[in-house]
Amino acid sequence: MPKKRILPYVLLGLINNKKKLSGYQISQEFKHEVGDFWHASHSQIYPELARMKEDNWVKDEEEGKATYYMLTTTGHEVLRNWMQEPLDGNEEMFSLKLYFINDSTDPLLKKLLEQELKLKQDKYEYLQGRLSKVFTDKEKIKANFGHYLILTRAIEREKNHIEWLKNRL
Amino acid sequence: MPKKRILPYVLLGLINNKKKLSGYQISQEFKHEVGDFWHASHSQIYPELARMKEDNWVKDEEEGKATYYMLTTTGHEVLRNWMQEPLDGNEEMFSLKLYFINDSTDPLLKKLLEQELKLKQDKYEYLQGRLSKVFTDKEKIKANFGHYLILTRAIEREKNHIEWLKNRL
DNA sequence: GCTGTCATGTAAGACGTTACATGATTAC
DNA sequence: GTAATCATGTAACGTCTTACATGACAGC
Repeated sequence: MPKKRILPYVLLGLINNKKKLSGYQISQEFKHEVGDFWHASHSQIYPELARMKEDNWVKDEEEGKATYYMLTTTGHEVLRNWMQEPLDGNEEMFSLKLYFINDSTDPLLKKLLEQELKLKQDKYEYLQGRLSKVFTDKEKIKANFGHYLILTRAIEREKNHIEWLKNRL
Repeated sequence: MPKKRILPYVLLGLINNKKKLSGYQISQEFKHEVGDFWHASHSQIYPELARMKEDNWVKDEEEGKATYYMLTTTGHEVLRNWMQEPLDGNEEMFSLKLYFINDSTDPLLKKLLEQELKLKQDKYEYLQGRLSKVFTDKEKIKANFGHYLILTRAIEREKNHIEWLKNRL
């Protein structure tokens, strides 16, 4: 099976946030707003929008030289379904989906935070396990100092993230 | 110009750490040790090793059914040069390079930490700028709550990372 | 006139994943 | 004997980046 695509969902989410966007505006969004969490180049965006139009996820509207895209009813459904799919291991998925939640009372928000918390707690456990398994004595630390550093760093990062999540639940 | 490849350098680093590795062993490394910071499948590894042998970065040695690879003098030079190249924006580059530093007295260690600190401080500034630029009042926060959350989360993450880096310098 | 931005699109190539394929050895 | 692991390799396919390409319009 082919790897799961996310670009179309990202486009849906972006268009949905602004109600109406052109391909060019989307590529600008990636240079600013969303840019810190996801990226796509215009040569991906245009063909993708065309495909999405063919699949009836979006409808378009020409205004001067620009073509604006809006979600269809199907598009809204597809987006909502994707938003509700459980988070996988992909690190940026959490940020990305969060970006598409505008309303602080949206029940999806809590669900997302809980899912991420679970994922991160598991990862924390796993990393702790790795640490005590790989670095059993000071000799091992000395002989693989860089590895020791990133592993402990990764653990602290997860801890910090878990704390943050807990504070917003 | 083509996008900068890192796989060959990762392979150099891994082989260098263990002095001698087969393609299979490398693919196992990705499932365990390095796996948290980088990944490659065996179908990338084998052809890459062949290319590296052609370029004289590694030499091989057959033992039974397995082919073991070791760095050549050129390979050591290439690896060292790559390790000394300044860190770019790529997030995992820091972890990866750190993984290849075994000795805590290696001067590269301090250099790496300093480079990463600089990068993260810049990013911190940038994100703070974004925050005060995008979320000027409570209305904006309310209307884009998810975006607000990840932005503040990203800022806290950088802060935490910066602290960690400072504590090791 | 030239530069920059708006706006869209295609083509070539690199990169990475999954699946296909094979054969030897080890463990139950 | 059959399943798992060791060990290597190729093929097909999809994705993403870079580069190529075009045209309009705004500002200096």
